Amino acid sequence: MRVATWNINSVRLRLDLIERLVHAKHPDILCFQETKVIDDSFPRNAFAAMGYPHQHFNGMKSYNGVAILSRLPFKATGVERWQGRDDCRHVHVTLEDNREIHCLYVPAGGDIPDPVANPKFAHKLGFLDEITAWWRTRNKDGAPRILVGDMNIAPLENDVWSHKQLLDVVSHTPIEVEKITAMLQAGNWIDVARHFVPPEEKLYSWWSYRSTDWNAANKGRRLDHIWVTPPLAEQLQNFEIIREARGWLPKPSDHVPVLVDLK
DNA sequence: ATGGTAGCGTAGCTA
Repeated sequence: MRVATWNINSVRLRLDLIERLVHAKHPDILCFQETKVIDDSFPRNAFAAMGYPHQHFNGMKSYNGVAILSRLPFKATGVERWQGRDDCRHVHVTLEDNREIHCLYVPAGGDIPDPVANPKFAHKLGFLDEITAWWRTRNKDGAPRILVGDMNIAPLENDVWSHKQLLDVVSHTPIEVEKITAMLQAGNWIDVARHFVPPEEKLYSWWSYRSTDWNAANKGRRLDHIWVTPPLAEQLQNFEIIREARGWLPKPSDHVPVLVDLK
């Protein structure tokens, strides 16, 4: 079973790039963040035509939005809300074999890494605290669970192009690293990327639009993650970051697809 | 220290 996650930055604008991913990699399950579309306007027919008839999404106008599109049927679906908001940042499904798939979009947190001066950063930290407590309880059940999405945090030194230069940059500050590490540990999660790739090796899944030559500069960050619970460890077969998708024309997302293969 | 680009929706917010 191949699961792909991609911050698509408008699902309607990039249906052609999604089709390109589907033809190249044939994922069984597609998880998207920043779909930027209300549910009534979600391109459900386009995904059915691509071979994904089983769909679960939660979106709003202009911002956020998450979706799971699947070749495999669901026996249950859910939507979670955090920090008392209807922000459309978390949907999940249960497959018939009981594996659960969660698609998550953590708040970006704005530009200033100070929760007092910047309410968006405070929201990000509160969001992480709340969902960490939830996983601490929920993952005690020993269920086979997959969590994918844009966590908007690059935790390790080699998850960014320059650890020193990004210490004060939202996405790599010590407080964010501390909180995403707490979330990982509270749920007893396995970081699939680092299960396959040693921490000494640079890994990125996002390159800013605000750069003249993303490929040459290569100032990336690993913001997009795939985590699994211990029962799925023995099923892990392959992990891949589709770096070349950052150059897919005419309009690439600033994030690239990340995928995992499970037995 | 600054400003650089993109999407939505048609101004300004969010990333």
